[in-house]
Formats: sequence, C-alpha cells, structure tokens
Amino acid sequence: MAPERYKEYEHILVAVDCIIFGFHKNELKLLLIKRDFEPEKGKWSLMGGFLDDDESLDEAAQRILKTLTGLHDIYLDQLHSFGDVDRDPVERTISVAYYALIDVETHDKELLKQHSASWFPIHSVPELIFDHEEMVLSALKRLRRKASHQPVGFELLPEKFTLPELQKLYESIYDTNLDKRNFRRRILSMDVLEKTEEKQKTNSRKGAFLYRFDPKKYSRKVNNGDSLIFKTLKP
Amino acid sequence: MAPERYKEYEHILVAVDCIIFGFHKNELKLLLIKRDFEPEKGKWSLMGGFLDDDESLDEAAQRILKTLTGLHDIYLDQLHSFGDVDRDPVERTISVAYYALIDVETHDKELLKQHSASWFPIHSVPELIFDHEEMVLSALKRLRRKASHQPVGFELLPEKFTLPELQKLYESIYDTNLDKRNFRRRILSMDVLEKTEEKQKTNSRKGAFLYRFDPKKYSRKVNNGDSLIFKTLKP
DNA sequence: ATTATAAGTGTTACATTAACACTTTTATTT
DNA sequence: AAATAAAAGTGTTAATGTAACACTTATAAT
Repeated sequence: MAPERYKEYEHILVAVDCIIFGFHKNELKLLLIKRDFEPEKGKWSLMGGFLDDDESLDEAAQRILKTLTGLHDIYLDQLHSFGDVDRDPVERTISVAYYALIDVETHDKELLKQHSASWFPIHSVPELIFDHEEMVLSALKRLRRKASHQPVGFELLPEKFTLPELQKLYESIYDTNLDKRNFRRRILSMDVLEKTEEKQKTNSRKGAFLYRFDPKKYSRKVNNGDSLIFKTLKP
Repeated sequence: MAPERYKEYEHILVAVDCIIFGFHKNELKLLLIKRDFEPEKGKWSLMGGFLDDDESLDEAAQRILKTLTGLHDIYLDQLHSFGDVDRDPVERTISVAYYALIDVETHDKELLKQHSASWFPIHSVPELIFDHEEMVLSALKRLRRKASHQPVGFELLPEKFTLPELQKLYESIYDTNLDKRNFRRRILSMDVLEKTEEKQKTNSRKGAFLYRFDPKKYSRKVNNGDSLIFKTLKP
C-alpha cells in the first residue's frame, strides 16, 4: 500500500534565488534588491523567496522575480542548488538558484516602478548576504560557458543593436579585448543576424549599422543540431 | 530583530537522487536499485533518499549512495534539481540529482555485498519510477558535455587500461564510431597518459599496451589553465 | 576645409581536424 | 610448420579554422 506521506522525514524550507544579468552603457550589470525584512534588512541581496507547496521550482522563480522587480516572462535557467547547513543563519534552508539575461532598456520601465531594485556593474557589486556572492560567481562562470556555445548576446541587447555594441558585450562577459575584424567575421559567419538599413549614431559620427537577430535562422540551425559554437574568444 | 524561524513558509521534503555511470565490457552502464518500499516497491529506481536537517546536499548524496550501494568517497557532481509539483505521487517533494562516474571493476566487491543494486547497459535501462528517466537523460547529456572538455575516461576505467578500451568508452558515451588513428593522436597529444610495458591480451592475440593516467601531469595542466579540450569527437 | 573619431574592411601564416589503408603481432587452425 | 584470422598499431595529406595584423571610410564638429 502506498503511504500518504513520508512522515518520518524532515521537511525543509526551500528558497529560490534569482541572478539577473543585464547590459547597459557597455557594461555587464547585475540586478540586486535592498532587503526589506530581517535578517540582514537593508543589505543588498539577490531576488529571493520561498517555494510554495503548489508551484514548481521554475514557477517559483518566475513568481519571486515578478513580485520583487516587476519582471515577468523572463527565461530563467536553473543554475545550481546551494545546500550548506549554515547558509542561512535563521533556519536551515536550501536554495535553488536561477539566472537570466535580460535587456536593460526593454525592461527598464517595469523596474522603475520598483524602488528597491538596482543595477550594479559586475565589477562593483556590493557586499551580499548569505552565500549570494558564491551564487553570482557561479552564475558568471555559467554565463561565460554559455556564451562560448551560443550567441547569448541577443538576450542581453535590445531588438536592434550594432556590431560594436555586441562586441562590447562579449568583451565585458569575458573581461577581455577582442579583435574587431575577427569578431565580426565570426559573428556574421554564424548567419543568424539580419542587417537593417538604419544607422545608429549615438557612439560615432559615422554611425554603425543596426542588426537584428533572426530567430528563424537561429532556431533552424539549433534544430539541425548545428552547434553555433562560438569558440573561446581571444583578443 | 532577526526572527528565529521563517514560520509562515511551507517546509518541503527534499530528496537527493544519485545517477551512477560505469563502464564494463565495452559498454556504458547505469547503476539502479530495486526499490524496497512503497510506493512503486519492486520497481527499478535511482539511488535516492531524503535530506536530513544536519547535512548539506553534498553530504546527503554521499550518505545515500553509501547506504544503498556500499559505495563511498565517490566524487559526485550536482546535476540539477527537479521540482515539478507532482513528480512524487505520495507527497510534494523536490529532488536534487547528483551524478558520478565510477570504475565498475574497482568498486565491484562493495557492490556485491548489496543485492538490490545492478548495472544496466545504458541502452537497456528498464522503466524507472517518477521522473528518474528524465534525470538519467539529463545526466547523460551532461556527461557528454563533460567528456568533450575533460578526459573523463579515467574516472570510468581501472587504473590501467588500453587505448582501444578508452576509445570504446568514448564511443559508447557519444554513441558513435571514432577513427582509431585520430583518436590515439588526440589522446596522446594531451600528454596525460603514461605507457606501461605490460600488454593486455584479453581482447586480441597481439595484445594491447596498458596505459596509466598520470594525475600529476593532468593536474599541472588543469592548474595552468590549459584546457584539455577534447573537441567534439567525430567518426 | 580640416580634423577627430569610431566603423568598416582582407590577407596571410599557422594550427587543427578529418579522411584515409596498410603493416604488425600472435594465438589458433590446418 | 604453414596458413589464417583478428585486433593493435602506425603517417600523410588536404581542407578547414583561427589568430595576427593596418589601412580606408563616413561624418559631425571645428
């Protein structure tokens, strides 16, 4: 006979934390909120909350992110679960971390509604509570790995973007400098970009052509199993 | 004031499941146990158990694996957490999955003590309980990715092994055939193997030289940041 | 008209990868 | 003793991919 419950075992608090990366003003940024409850009230923290009984982990991540920042329908990838006994000083809690890449421009308005969330340049992240710094480092590692296999840039940039912007993005992800000619050749040879006739003149007198990511071409490639491998980029 | 407990939130049962890969008789194998409790008693399952209050996730994985199979001090990597609301029909449970690669020969004796655990060829895995099949597929994917960056073979083979054995291992991981000459050149050029004078004659009249993995050379390389990238192997 | 600034463009040497077939060794068979 | 069968072992070449490198173009501002 099936039991109704695994009675004898410990039930534990399960948290979900969200690591959100953005890209703005040629810098990779991390979204943080000022914690408004104890413990560590007033300190900077990832967006976190507890898993409810009636939602999956993925759903919890969506809900928590939305509640704290207004961001909704963001594609969140699960990163890792953190389970050290003492990671939360209040009570034994495990945390399942998720991460996402978003375009700061497109989502800015939603965020403005909120006062407690702000973007920090990835190199000037303040002290974080609990093991959140470890989570961020782990997410950054994952982002780098992901970026070397897939054209992640497109998730972090607005619909239309220039190649110099895309290059700056990769440079900030890898914290390095890349050769313009090699970078362009590689990106364009992936054949997932569509050039528009518009020029963006924010950064130069000459202006740079705007490109758009072509999701059809992209998904056709991915479905064909063509790995869009974007090998380790070197200066 | 810091609270003593996050009282208002749901406490949930946290399981840990272990996916163990082995390699024997030129085949990639998966370790499973026959479940001896309800629900699904008598069905095949991954090695699983519940997280205790006083142990980390990593520790729980070690303990659970040891309890059910006798295997101890195995390097377990965290895979993913599975959190669908209905994944366990008895009670809402999330499961953190871990995976490991072990050498069947070396650990065989410990396993023999146990009657409920057996190895299954990866292509003839029986029906599994809950979402365990999804876990296995996900682990296999991860193993393939790992194998293309690091010489995983060494974790799955006995101390001394022949190059044809190592090739068979990679072939079974990728489920493909590889060119002998290219394979050998690549493996040997990584310079982490040591050739012994012994020949193994189990598989041929001529006999194949036994090699040994040189952990010093390997860790020196890894520490130098030399990625032992073993690019996608093609036939 | 000049200047300053970022965008844009090609070529070459070098390294890596894929494709490919024959020889060697030795236990077994005749 | 010779023939055979079966897996181990070995190199070369063409094609592809990668890294290094410097000048021209377009345009707003002066």
